[in-house]
Amino acid sequence: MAEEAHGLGRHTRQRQQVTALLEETDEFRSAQRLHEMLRARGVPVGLTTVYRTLQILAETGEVDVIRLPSGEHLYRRCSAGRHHHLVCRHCARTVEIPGPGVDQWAGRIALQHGYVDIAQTLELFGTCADCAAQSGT
Amino acid sequence: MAEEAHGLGRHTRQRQQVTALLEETDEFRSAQRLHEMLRARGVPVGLTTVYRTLQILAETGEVDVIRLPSGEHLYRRCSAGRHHHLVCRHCARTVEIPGPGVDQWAGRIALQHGYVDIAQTLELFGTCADCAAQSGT
DNA sequence: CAACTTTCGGAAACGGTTGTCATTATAGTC
DNA sequence: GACTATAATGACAACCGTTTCCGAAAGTTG
Ligand SMILES: [Zn+2]
Ligand SMILES: [Zn+2]
Ligand SMILES: [Zn+2]
Ligand SMILES: [Zn+2]
Repeated sequence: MAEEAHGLGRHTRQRQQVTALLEETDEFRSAQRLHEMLRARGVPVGLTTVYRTLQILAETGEVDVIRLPSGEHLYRRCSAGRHHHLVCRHCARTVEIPGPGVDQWAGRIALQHGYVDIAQTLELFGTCADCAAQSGT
Repeated sequence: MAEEAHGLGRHTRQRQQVTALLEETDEFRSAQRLHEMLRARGVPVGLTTVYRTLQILAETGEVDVIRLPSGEHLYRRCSAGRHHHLVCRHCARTVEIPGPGVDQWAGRIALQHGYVDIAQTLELFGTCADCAAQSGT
């Protein structure tokens, strides 16, 4: 008996630490940064393990992933519903944007052109009020 | 006198060949594939040059770029207006989707949350009718 | 505790892209 | 048609986030 109900297999110290860290803030963060943060607080965890854990969490839908223009992946523990992200390109502060309408729009467009099995990627990048104020003066 | 009015600087054989190849079809293609195609038809051009040329064309807006989930970039000569892309994930066949409404929607959302200087990425990936028929039987 | 299985993690591999820099081509000017 | 300043080329190496390898370590079961 015991465990499961969280997508991950065995209940290891490392995975606990990664998921715990993800719960702490609502910024999108990279695997490498999460790794650094864990090491900085004395948690001995390998980078490979962080990558693997995030991969599993992403597959099971427990975290959301976005890709920066540079190609690196950022991870975040989000709320349950379908949504898009409005992300500050400087500090990664994120606002969830409920966007069911976009899904419907995409499905309709795809059907019109005979495409099936549609997946859409919609992310909004901008500069948040704080970051804009900083660079402003 | 002469040249210019096409974003590129000097008028070299290689750049002519790359732009000419881009005019030929309306699929999105990777830098490496474009390079292979040029070599295959006997045009001696280096991969680095293809990358650089595409970079310039992308910056000046003469070609559109999308990024596959794998991270590789695909390039295409598109029509002028603002649009999104409906791309077949198997054969890269592409339909342009005029979508001014999405811009406005994004701008409105961003403003609501105090974000400025917004950039949005919206692409639709699906399976086109032909590819669906093939895999279907 | 012993036996078995999963996970860990350092190091090496990967893959698309970008940087380096000596060589070559281009486009104005004589 | 030279001549020359300068931009472009391209083989090769470096980059960088990510993935794969595989022996060691830790979790789980009975
Ligand atoms: Zn989210
Ligand atoms: Zn910010
Ligand atoms: Zn386009
Ligand atoms: Zn197709």
